[in-house]
Amino acid sequence: MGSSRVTIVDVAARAGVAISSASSALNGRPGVSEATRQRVQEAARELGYVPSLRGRSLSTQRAFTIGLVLQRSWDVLESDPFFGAFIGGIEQAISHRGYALVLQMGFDQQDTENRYRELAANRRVDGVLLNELRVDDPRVSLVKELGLPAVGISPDLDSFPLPYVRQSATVGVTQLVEHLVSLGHTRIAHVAGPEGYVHSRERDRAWREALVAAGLEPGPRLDGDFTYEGGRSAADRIAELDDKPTAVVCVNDLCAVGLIMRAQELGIKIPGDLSVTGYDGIALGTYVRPALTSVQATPRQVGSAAAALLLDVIDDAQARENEVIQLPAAEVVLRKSTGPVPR
Amino acid sequence: MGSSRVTIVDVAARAGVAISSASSALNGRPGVSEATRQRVQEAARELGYVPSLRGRSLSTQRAFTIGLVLQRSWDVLESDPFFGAFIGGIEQAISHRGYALVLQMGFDQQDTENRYRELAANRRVDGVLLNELRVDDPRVSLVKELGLPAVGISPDLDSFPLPYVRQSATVGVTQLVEHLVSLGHTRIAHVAGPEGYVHSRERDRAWREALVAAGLEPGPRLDGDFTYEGGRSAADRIAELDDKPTAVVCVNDLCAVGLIMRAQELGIKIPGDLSVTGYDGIALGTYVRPALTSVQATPRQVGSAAAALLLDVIDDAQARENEVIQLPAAEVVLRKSTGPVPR
DNA sequence: TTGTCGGACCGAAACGTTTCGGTTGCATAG
DNA sequence: CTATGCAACCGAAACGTTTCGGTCCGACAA
Repeated sequence: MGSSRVTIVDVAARAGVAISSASSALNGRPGVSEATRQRVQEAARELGYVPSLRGRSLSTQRAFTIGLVLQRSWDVLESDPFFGAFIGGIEQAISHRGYALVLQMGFDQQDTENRYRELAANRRVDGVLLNELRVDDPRVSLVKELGLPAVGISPDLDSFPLPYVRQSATVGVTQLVEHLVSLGHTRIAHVAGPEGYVHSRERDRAWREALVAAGLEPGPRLDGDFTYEGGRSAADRIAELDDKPTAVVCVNDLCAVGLIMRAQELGIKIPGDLSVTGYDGIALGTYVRPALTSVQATPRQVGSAAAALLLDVIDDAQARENEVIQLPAAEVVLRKSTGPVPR
Repeated sequence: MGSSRVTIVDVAARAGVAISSASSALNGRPGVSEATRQRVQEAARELGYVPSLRGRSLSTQRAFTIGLVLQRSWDVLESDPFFGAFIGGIEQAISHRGYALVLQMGFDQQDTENRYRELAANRRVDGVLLNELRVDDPRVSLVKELGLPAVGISPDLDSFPLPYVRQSATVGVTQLVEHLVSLGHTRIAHVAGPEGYVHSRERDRAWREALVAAGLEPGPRLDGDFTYEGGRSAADRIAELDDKPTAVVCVNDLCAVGLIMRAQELGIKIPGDLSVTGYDGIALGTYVRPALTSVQATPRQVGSAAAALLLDVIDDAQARENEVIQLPAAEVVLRKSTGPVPR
């Protein structure tokens, strides 16, 4: 039946060579004449031979698999569009190299750690991706302790102790602020993300520094999160402010959309009374009215680059020890949720 | 170092028994005295022994892995909340049985088929889940041809030739229609999903039959899809209808939200002029105003049940050949987007 | 002619389990 | 006291690769 029980032994027999020669021939290794190489490959094709991952795995000490543990509750994953594209990018990078993705979900921090431990202990994966990094993320020392190859996704600048891929949010957020400043805004608020996350902090910092650079005082900074509901809540708090901002930079699109919706309910005109920006560039941002001015991140490219780097690290950890990939920064995409300062 | 090079040979040596005895002892098989079992387990614990998945895999002919290929473009996955919870459910069901999930994305139908073939050919997975089933889905005969254990997710009724898990949409959609009828609506439209999908068809059929059962003529049926944009487009088409419906049943929440947004832009009051319902019960439905009346599906439970069934099928394909798991039907959740028929 | 070199090829070990058949030794039945 | 049976235990094969060391043989140099 379609199911292939044919092994390299069969191929070798058919080609009339030793198993070792068949192996060399098929893997393009030297030590076989061109003639026999042809003959072996022919035999393999005729028999429909596909190398057994299990045999290779045991022999080469590789799982041909990389791991990704999502340390988020599944209901957060519901609303965050990052992952689909991110995973698609990973796939694209690894599948043609014979690798596959093992995806796990960590319920909480402890659970997540345990999953990394287990992945390492039974050697199910050859390496892991660390995304959604926290400040001083414990996973970093964990993978070091476990001797598990790993690459980080957009870590805190400079001193990150693992190879990593980075897409700057600073550039985009800075452009956003500059755009608002050029529209005459002087009081520009920020709805920030949860404290512990590296990407919350980067966006917060970029917002603050861009304002300082423009000679403006960083306007009110509101605690928030990455959710729609967080945006709604922020709108309520802004509405109660004495000295209201005329623009608000939200930590992500979902939050911005929530803020817009609630603001409109409160009778605040967007962008007439208040300009709003997001971050991520998710589809939803183009659906709402006014369409959301945002920063277009490219999670697909991030996933692809990170996975490719991880495979390189697995191949030669030493050589890639401090490798860093800087992706083109996410760029601003101007839409309709920002406008001139009201007067 | 944390990295365990310790094998069952070491454990056996330490316990002073043969490898085979150590294996039996650790796996709870008979043939070892209680005393030596203790001794072996003690030794294993002291050495921090973790069985090598690779060795087991080769020996038992199992990968300890199941596969899921998402046959959707990554941008669709962006907006559809089903997957996060679904995958979470799978994880929950398999991780404690020592299994892991291999996730792949199929770019198009052909690509998807190739991925199943490859998964089967190199035996990377022990079985696969078939979700997002199409009418006459080619994957069904494919897995049969490949001899790959598989279970279907909510297939077309009755005659599905593989074990499957099913959560009825019929009950929920019927309740939705009955609810609308009880509010006095007599002209109830449906924005349907893409033709080829089994779940589109089931919802369409349920809507139609519920109306017939209520003695009403099935109102206009509009082609649509599962997207926000599709909902907006449907709103435009409804607005142009001569004989406008007073209620519309959308194929899913995202579509319904799009419809509501666009309808409101057109000056149509929801639910004053038009009642709208969705399907899925995603978080977004509770964010919009009016909050969306919908049907609360439980993708997490679906994933969990399907994965558990697949593991059973892998263990004993014969015994489970025609096994079916019916989950409790998704139930209506009434919110604010439906109201009495306008008069 | 003989010795050396290197390319082509082969056999066997190694990876880490599980499993199967066989051996031991003790208890019990005859 | 011997035969039988059974529990406990062991050795070795098997899973399917890759890799390492070695053999063979022809070509070339001395």
